[in-house]
This record gives sequence, C-alpha cells and structure tokens, in this order.
Amino acid sequence: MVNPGAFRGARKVFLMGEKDTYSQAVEDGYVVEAVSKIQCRYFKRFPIDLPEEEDPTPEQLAAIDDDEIEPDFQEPDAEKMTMEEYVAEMEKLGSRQRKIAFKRGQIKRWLAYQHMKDHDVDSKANGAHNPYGALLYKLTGKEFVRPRAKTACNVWRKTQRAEIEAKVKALAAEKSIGKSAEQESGVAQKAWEEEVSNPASKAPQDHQRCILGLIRFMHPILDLICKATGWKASFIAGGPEPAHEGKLNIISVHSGMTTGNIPLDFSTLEREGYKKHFLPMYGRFLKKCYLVYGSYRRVSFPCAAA
DNA sequence: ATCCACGTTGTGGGATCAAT
DNA sequence: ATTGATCCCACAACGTGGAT
Repeated sequence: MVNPGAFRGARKVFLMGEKDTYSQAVEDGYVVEAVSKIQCRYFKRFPIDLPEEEDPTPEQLAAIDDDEIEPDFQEPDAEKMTMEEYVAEMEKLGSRQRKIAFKRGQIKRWLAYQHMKDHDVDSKANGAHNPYGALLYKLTGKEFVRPRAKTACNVWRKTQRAEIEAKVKALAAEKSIGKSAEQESGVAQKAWEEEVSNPASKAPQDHQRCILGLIRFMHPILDLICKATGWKASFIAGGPEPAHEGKLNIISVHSGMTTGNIPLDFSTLEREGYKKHFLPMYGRFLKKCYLVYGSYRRVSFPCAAA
C-alpha cells in the first residue's frame, strides 16, 4: 500500500464527489470561492470535533442540509468563570481554530493535487510562465489590473503615519542596506525586460510551445469578443508544426453557440461543409505560404522539437 | 536487508497583492 | 519604489509495497 492519504472512508468519498465542482471552478475561474464552499460542505458532514477515524452513518449524511445556517461558535464569557477557566477555554478555542485552519489547508491541497493529477496540468504553461504573457503585454500595451481591496492593516496605518515615519527613520539610520538583494532582483529584472522587448522567439521549441497553448490563449479572448460585441467569433490558424517534422496543421477555435435545446458552435453545426470545403480552402492557402521553401514538409523546421 | 517507485503531505521561501 | 501580509509552488520527506 502506498501512503493512504489524509482522507479516508466517507471523507474521501465526499471529496471525490467534489472533484467535478472543483474542475468546473478552475475552468471558469472561481477556484477560491469553490474551495470555500467545499470546505463548508465538508465541515457540515464531518465536524472538526468528530474523531478522524469515525464516519457518520449514511443516514446522517443523507440528512445534511447545506442551506441550513451554521450556529456561531460560543466565545467563552469571562464574567461567568474564573480567570484560569477562561484562559483554558480560550486556549481550547484557539486550538480548535488552528485545527480547522489546518484541515482547510489539507482540503485545498488535496483538491489542487487531484486536479493536477487528473488533468495533467503543466504548471509552467499557466500564470506568469504562460508563453503568451509577453505577447499579451505587447498587444494590450499595459496590464489590465482589477481594483484592489483594502486590508485592515493598511486602513489602520493611515492613522499612524507620523509615528511610523519617525520609527522607520530611526531604524534606517542604524542599519546599512545590503547590496545582494539589489543584485538578485537586477538579474530577474533584466530577464523580464528582455522577454518583453525582444521580438518573438524563432526557435522551433518556442513555436511548438505557443502552438500547444494557442487554444487556451485564444478561447477566453474570443469569449470576451462575443460578450463585448454580441457577435459570434471564430479563429483559424495554421502552419508547419515543429513536433511533426513541419507538417502543416490547422487549429480553429470557435466561440458562440446557436439557440435551442442543444447549442452548437460553428464547426459543429456545419461539420460537413466545414471539413469538406472550409478546411481544404485554408489548407490550400497555407501550402502556398510555405511552398516558398521548396517543400513545406521538410525545410521549414529542420531541427524538429522532440 | 536494501533500494526503488509511487502517491501523497507539509512547508520554506519566493511571488503577488494592495497600498502609499 | 517600497512595504508587510498573504498566497502559492516546488520540493523534500514520508509511508509502504515490490524488486533485487
């Protein structure tokens, strides 16, 4: 047996059942909210005070009402007990809260790990490492940042500016500032600047990386175009693929569906004609683009990526 | 006995956020 | 640019069955 994992029995069964909800949330971009919801549902079924090795009965689980309002956990009342009792109660409350926080972390990690395993996610292709990051930055000219919420600390320190300023000045006078951090960030900064300002890489590996990420990159943009214009949008792209000895390939992405019970996108609705006429038309065009090299099959990418 | 393969867990430290 | 708080990821460590 391998490591049995943090969740077993009914707990594991429950979490397994939440995997789809989680994947949907990843796709639609509301992971944080979904995880919180799953955590709530988990604690409804498996209260933090229920021993780990103990499962609720199926009847108990079936009786759970997720919409039922959670009662607040009672804070100990200092007036109704001795100091020692109060301290003990507060410690109990604290340890219970730590336990909850830890369990929430476990649930979050478990869901992330399972999702990664099921969907074969390449973390390097996401987020900051997205090969389209630099391109997107160039296309839009600037980042599109969402408005930021205020933290309690930031609100508080507005009222303390004078004191903070004075203390900081006193401290800064005592300590000399190290150079190593400066150097370290200088290197990263240079790499970033190069990535943003340099022309797109011509290396076959980089082309292949971008080809593989094309759908993931284009789909959200097409969806946004549909929303912004009220139109339907399709995207078509093609050319030699380094990973297939430079053979021509066509990728198309469609956004927007027909009305009706079973909504269909452009290529699905017009499947026959799309395959018979549309793709060959585009293929003929591509062949004329790459024939310049003599044979589009061989010459375009002599050092095909592995 | 010892090493290897593997699925999983926990965490240190870097990245990011939200503000000035 | 700079800050502290928070978030997140890569990776080390773990547990255990199977191979040698």
